[in-house]
Formats: sequence, structure tokens, C-alpha cells
Amino acid sequence: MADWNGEIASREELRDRKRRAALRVASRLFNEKGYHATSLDEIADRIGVTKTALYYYFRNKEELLYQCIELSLRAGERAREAEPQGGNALERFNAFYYTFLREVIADGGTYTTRMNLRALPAPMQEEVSVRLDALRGHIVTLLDAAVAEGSMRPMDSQATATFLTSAVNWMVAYPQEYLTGPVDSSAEATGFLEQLVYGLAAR
Amino acid sequence: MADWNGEIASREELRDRKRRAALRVASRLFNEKGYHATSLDEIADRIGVTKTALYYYFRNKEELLYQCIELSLRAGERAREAEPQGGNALERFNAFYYTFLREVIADGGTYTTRMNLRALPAPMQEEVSVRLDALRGHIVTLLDAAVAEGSMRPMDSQATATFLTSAVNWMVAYPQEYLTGPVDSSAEATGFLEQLVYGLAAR
DNA sequence: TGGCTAAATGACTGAGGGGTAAGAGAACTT
DNA sequence: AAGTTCTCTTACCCCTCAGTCATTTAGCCA
Repeated sequence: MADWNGEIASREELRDRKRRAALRVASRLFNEKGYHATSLDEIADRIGVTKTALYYYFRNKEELLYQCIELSLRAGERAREAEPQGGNALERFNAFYYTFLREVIADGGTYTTRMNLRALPAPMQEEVSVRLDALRGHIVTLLDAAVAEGSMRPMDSQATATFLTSAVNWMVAYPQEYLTGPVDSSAEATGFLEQLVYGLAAR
Repeated sequence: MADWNGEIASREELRDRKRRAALRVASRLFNEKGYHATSLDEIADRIGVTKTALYYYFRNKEELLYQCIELSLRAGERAREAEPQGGNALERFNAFYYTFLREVIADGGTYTTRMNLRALPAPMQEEVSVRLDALRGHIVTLLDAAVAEGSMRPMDSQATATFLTSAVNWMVAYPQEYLTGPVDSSAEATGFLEQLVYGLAAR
């Protein structure tokens, strides 16, 4: 009696929807307790199926994690593509990060903490790292441009990019303490971004 | 053939030094791979002992984790005590955070990620949370005072305090990518704090 | 209505890892 | 040097959990 949270649809679409639902549940548990502390039984229970059913959708646990992370990467890549062409670099940075954060925070979003990356087998980890580095490289470019145009203060853009890509992770990792009540993803994203861009000090 | 990294000393002191060395090793592994992904065999191997030897120093794995976290809390509480009395709130905030960060980053430091807190049994978790909340409360006070005196921009001090206490965690969690080469803890702490206080934007 | 595939279940296996028991070898004491 | 305590090891137990296999149930098409 699985509650796959949906209406009726074609076979294929139904299957895909179930797969995505499983990814959402898994992703959340992985972020809350960590990959190794989360058992397949637990994930399956939460959906209302038995563990074995998951093997109908994913080859194994690692594959499940990989697909979770894959979705997260896609979110980042989509945000990059949606980035406006015009405007100064600071504005492009804000647009990029805002889009990304909102999607990540949104309820049902499937961002999977970088913490869990280590649990992947080496080859998968390698592939993910490459895509992650590409995203970080893009951020570095934005930062450099912003510094050049004078909208951002001089900085070590490499270190800062790492700072920024990491910052997302614990925002997701502790939703229950960082977020209270139902999530207004726009407001959250705005607040977070404001802290990053303007810091604490008065202007 | 354990390399306990030290000279000769009294029995008690030697024992305590070994205990601390074990905590350092454990803490690092917990941060890198997570509590559940780290086996006692691994920790023991890294020191040059067998798993069972650890049981001579710690009741069980949870106790080991608890002591790691306890040390982290102590670092925060020490930083708070060392805080200067005079000066404005922004300066006191900077002093507090700088002291804390430097100790946390310093090689051999034993800060243990909050991620791992969930692995503790409920009662221990409760105790830790209380002390953590006290620290967070102190930060809230500092922030409020700074806003009142006009040195910080208006903000949701509660949310920001959570932001700040969390920020430390991933700084420690990914040392190998955030830090390159030997660590200059003062410089790192300064850079990190600067980002938090002044953000990215030009002034 | 019967045959076929898709979707899921229950029972089982094996490995990894936390924890224990009993004992060996230092090192200190007298 | 014998007794005693401290430190650590070897060998073992057992539980959790990823992954497999055989089987059942649900939906689709003749």
C-alpha cells in the first residue's frame, strides 16, 4: 500500500515518479543522518514498500546515492544556464546563487550533502568531482569579474568559491534547526544570500 | 609499536596523552568520513594499536565520540571566557570568534563536526545541546548588542547565530580542499571571519 | 479467461564491525 | 624475585544490514 504521492498516469511516467519520490526520501535521510547511518529498510519503510522493491529501481545503495547527487548537480547546472546575460557580475552572481538556493531549499527539493560524496565508489566520485569543479570554476569567474568591476572587495576567489559551494551543504543538513515552520524558500534564499554578500557589519 | 608521539612522562600523564592522541585521530576520521563510516579498527590502526586497546580508554564507540564533542564544546567555552571586557560589541564578537576559529583550525585541534552529534544516544545529545544553546545564546547577545550600537546591520539574530555556529562545521569537514599546504591558523581564521563580517560586496 | 510482463514481497545469506572474555607481557612495588 | 597492577592482544560472539532468490500479486492484451 505504497503512498507514492500521486495521481494516475502512464506506466512509464508512474515509474519515473516513484523513482523520484524514492530519491527525495533517500536524499533527506542521507542529509539528516548520513549515508552509512541510513539503511535501505528505513528508506523503504518511509515510502511504504519493502527494501527489495528499491532494487527494482536502483541497482544498489551506491547507485541510489549517486542518483541523488546527480540531481543536485543538475540543479546547479540549470541555475547556471538560467543565468542572465546582461547586467554586471555581482547581479549575475546573485541571480545564479538565488536560483540555485531556492531550488535547493524548496520542499521536496533533492539536494544531497557533499558530506555523502565520500561514500561513493572512486570512479563515480571522480565524475562528480569534475562537474563540481566546473561549477566552482564558474563561480570563480563570476567573483573575479565582480572584483574587476569593483562591485566586490578584493579576495582570494578560489578559496571564496570553495567557501560558497560548501555553505550550501549545512544549510540543507540542518533544516530543522535552521528553518522553523513551513519553508518560504524565496525568503530563505534571500536571507542567506544577503548574509553571504553583505556580511554582518553595518554599511 | 604504538607511536604515541611523545617523550617519557609520569604514568598518569602518559595515559592522558594517549587518550588525547586517540581523540585527535578519531575526531579527524569522524569529520572526514562520518561517525558510522569510521570503524574502531580504522582508528586503532591509525594509532598503531588494536581495537580492543581503545576499550581501555573509552567505554565504547559512543563514549569516544562524546569525548570528542566535549573537547569541541570546551574550546567554545574557553573562547567565551577569554573574551575581552571592554570594547564595543563588534570587537568582542571578532575576538570571541577569532579565538575559537584559531583553536579549531590549528593542526591537532579536536573540533568534531555537529553532523556527528546525531550519532550520540539521546541523553548525551541532550546535554550537548544545552551547552551548545548556551554558546549560541551568547552569540545572539553579542549580535543584538552590535546591532544596537550600530556596528552591525539589522538582522534576525537567532537565525544568524545558527548560521554562524554551523559555519564552523564544514570549514573543518573539508580541510583538504579548503586548506592547501600547511595551515596558518591565524590567517585562515582571519580570512574566514572577514568573509562572515564583511561579506563579498565592496564597501 | 488465460497468458504475459511489471511490480513487489518474504525468507535467506554473508560480511563487516561493535563489543567481550581471557590471558600475555611490561613495569612498578616491596 | 615474587606479587600486583597496568596496558594491550588474540580469539570469539552476535547483530545489523546490503544484496539475492524464489515466489506472489497486479495490470494489460488477446
